[in-house]
Amino acid sequence: MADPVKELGEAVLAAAAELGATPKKRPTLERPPQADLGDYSSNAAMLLAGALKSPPREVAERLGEKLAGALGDAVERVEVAGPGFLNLHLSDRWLKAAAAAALADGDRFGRTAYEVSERVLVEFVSANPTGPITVAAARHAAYGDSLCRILEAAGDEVEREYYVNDYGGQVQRFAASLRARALGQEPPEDGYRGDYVAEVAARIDGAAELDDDELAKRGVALMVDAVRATLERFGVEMDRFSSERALQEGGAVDEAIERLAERGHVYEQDGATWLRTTDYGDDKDRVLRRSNGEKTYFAADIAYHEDKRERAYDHAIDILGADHHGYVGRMKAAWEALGGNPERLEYVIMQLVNLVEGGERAQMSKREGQFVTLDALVDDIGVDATRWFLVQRSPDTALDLDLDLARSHSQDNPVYYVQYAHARIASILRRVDAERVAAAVAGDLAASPEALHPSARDLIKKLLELPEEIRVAAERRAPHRIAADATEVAQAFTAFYRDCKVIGAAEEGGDEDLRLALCELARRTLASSLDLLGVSAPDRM
RNA sequence: GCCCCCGUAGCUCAGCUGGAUAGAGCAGCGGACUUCUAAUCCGCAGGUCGCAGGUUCGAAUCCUGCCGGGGGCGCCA
Repeated sequence: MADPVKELGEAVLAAAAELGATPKKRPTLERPPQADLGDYSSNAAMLLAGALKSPPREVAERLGEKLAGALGDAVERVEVAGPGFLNLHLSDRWLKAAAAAALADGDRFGRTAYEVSERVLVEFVSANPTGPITVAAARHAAYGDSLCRILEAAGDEVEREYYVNDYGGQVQRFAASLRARALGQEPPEDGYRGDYVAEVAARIDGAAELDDDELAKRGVALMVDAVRATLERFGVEMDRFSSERALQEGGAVDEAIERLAERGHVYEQDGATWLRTTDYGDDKDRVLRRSNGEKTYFAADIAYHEDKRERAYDHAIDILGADHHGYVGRMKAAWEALGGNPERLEYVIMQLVNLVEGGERAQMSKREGQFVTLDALVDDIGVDATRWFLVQRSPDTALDLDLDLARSHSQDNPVYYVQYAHARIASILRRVDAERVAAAVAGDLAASPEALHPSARDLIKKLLELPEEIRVAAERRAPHRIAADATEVAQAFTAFYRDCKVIGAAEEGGDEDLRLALCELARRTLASSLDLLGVSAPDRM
């Protein structure tokens, strides 16, 4: 896979090695803050200064000479600046060749650039099957699915999983509410009051006569179907729905408790069975089996994670809401108590989503039936805007989703800016024959006589960042970086579009083939980034 | 009281595993439509990076303390 920037970075490392020192950490190779400082800059000399016992600027001078010699005509000149930065001014030829290399990767440019492949399980959403998917869970869906797409792009083998809490108290209350609706009554005080309850009840034949367990199973099955449909409409396809009930009734939970007991982490107190999670850093011990004999949700989740562990993933990532963050300590403790490697179980804690309407926060309660569903939100502003909006911010940041704004100013959403850039490129490319574009893309770009306009140089450099952006987004579990990067790509293309005529480039001394090829590379990059976010890349708007 | 997240432009937020003069979108002001798509572009204005110390060649970024906001601390899930 092409990654010209990475190759350049390796050239810097090689030059450093020639000076007889290896930097303590990998030197940076990044775009300097100002264009006139060069195309790329590296802090390598500053990292080497200590080992070489020379001033950073002096090291930079020597490093620059080595590098210039190694890169030949790829480099125009090398300069030392500031505290010891090495600034590279590259030739047009290098940039054109780099673009050609990226184009040779087809639609896969930027993907699997770093071939460390791991098997990763991502568990997300996992909302209780007692009601529709709400906006809070929608953020999990948008984030989790984008993360999976990005991990896949970075070379990992990913499975998406939804844990269904189809057992226990809230499911019994759900069944009781279904029965009440089936009988034309109001749900019990502690039941579920949303309108959907009556609709679900109406779809279960003889609901009023079924026993509690059967009614719960049927109701949950219908809710899971609804959840699946909502997620699919949202572009999220789970590989597996895991059932808590199956674990409870299949004996897996008892087995897990037994295994913990064998390892000596369990004790009885006050009639309940406890796990000594404090041995693994939790702040208090936790109950596995209540004094009434019922096993806790925690006990079931231990069995579920034991199942995950046996499936031998390199990483199991759980995405939880901030309101569950207190759960992390005990789960990690249980994982370790059963011999799990703590580095393989990873938690992402998503901060909450607040809906704002009429300038006020809308309170959400599934129990009371007061909530905005994901379906309703998608009806309002569409899948693309919804996904973009929910994923464009760091999971660490609480999100205020202003419904009035989302409705009335949906045109201001940056997703349209990025999509528009894609549509605009598609429009340009439509004006010439497909064969012509294909030939331009496959052509020898490095041989193009065109002197690159600064906007074209900037565009190429921005496009070449994609492999690194994907790698970092994957590594830091940060899909929002892809959204930010896509916006920057769209901006870079728009500047190029403004300054460089593509069709009829010859009129201003340009090379139409080269510019068509750059358009295609920009289009692929935008389409790729949008795909990583689950957002469509339209050809027309 | 303890734990987690946040505090950066008027607003919403990037940047946070240390690098050069801290960025984007929106809002505001002033311009550009005989267009390869104006869902766009150009310019202007806008900052004690919550506060105070510390670490070092260098701190928005790392450490400590404090202040403010959100979330959590159950034999609920």
